[in-house]
Amino acid sequence: MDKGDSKSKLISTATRLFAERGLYGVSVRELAKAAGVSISMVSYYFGGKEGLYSSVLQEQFSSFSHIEEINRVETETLKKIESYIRWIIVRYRNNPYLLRFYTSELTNPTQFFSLIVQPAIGKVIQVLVQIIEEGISNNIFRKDLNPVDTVLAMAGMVNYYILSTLVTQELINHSPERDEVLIRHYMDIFTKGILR
Amino acid sequence: MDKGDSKSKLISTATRLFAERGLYGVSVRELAKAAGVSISMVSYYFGGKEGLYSSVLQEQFSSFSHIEEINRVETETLKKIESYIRWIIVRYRNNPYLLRFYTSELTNPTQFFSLIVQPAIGKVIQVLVQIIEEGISNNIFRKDLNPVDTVLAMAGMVNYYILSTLVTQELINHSPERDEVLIRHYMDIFTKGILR
DNA sequence: GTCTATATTGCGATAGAC
DNA sequence: GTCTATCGCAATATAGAC
Repeated sequence: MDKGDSKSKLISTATRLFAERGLYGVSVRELAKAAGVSISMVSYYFGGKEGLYSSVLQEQFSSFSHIEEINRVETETLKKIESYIRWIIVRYRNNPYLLRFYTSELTNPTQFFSLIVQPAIGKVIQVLVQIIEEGISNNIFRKDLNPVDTVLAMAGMVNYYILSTLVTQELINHSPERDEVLIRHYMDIFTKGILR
Repeated sequence: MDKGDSKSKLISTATRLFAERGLYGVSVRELAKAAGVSISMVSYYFGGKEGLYSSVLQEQFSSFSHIEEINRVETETLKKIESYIRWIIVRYRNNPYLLRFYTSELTNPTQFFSLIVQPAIGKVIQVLVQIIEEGISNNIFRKDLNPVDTVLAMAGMVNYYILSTLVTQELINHSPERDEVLIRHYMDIFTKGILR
């Protein structure tokens, strides 16, 4: 085995296991075994189980800074929103474990919440609020909108779609082929509402 | 201590602790100590830690059947939707632990998911889909709506509002006094969209 | 850098007294 | 119905060989 290979093998294995059963649901023994390395490597590289969890969390939430890229490259307000929705869906497609860390930290925060999770999510919300405010200023959106409520409504729609997967598998096609239809659909509901 | 008192004391203590740290994050020892009863009471009443967790879960999700009451007492489609939104918010206000079990089971299902959680949430979604379909039939809603997507958009808005509490505390007033404003706001966004 | 072996602590469950 | 005491096992962490 190459030098340092144990470290990355531990991170990728830990990502899956922590996502599936949480920080307390996995033992260091099981983790090391699943990664095919010695149990002592966890302390050696990460200082213990919590250090490994912290590294996993850091990696998971590093992708959140992409919201600034979206805000920069798109010029139209509605395009920014569409880009955001697409990004969230693609993000969860590329990383099936992220939502588990996301909800787990929001409802059962660990000691790493305020240092890693809160800033990452906070940044996304802050930029989205800015986008909505810009839309209101430019007379694209209604003047009576509360920007934060509006952002949470939008983020909620798309995050909950993924969250609900387990209970809606029989009702709806959750495959990526339907993603563009879904995005159009959500853009429609969010901008025009459901009334005839 | 009265007869049977240990049982209910264990349930209420376990609800808080399981919500805060999950099934694996709490030991039976700690649980019994926090409840002020003997450790052996857990096996005596619930057959073990998992049995206690199962009882807690059952109690948490029993409230979900209320959706049928809403569907029965309200006659107008839009009133049904407003009632649903109000119910969800009040439900989380009355029970701050529910959302933790909800998201935890949806992202890290335990063995009790399919027996307790899936049927409870599934029922709510099923009734909501029915309500949206009814609105489409009655020409209140647009014909091109996908009912399931629409339900998830609505449920997502309101569930995510609560989920986001920890990261939006500084941005928005999360107190119950604002609930009715929030409900009106969400009804507005959901029915009419955000466009001017 | 990686291993095995082990020290120490805490786990869930239960037997048996009251 | 509730308790204390204890069994057997698994947990994390680390010492020390290579």
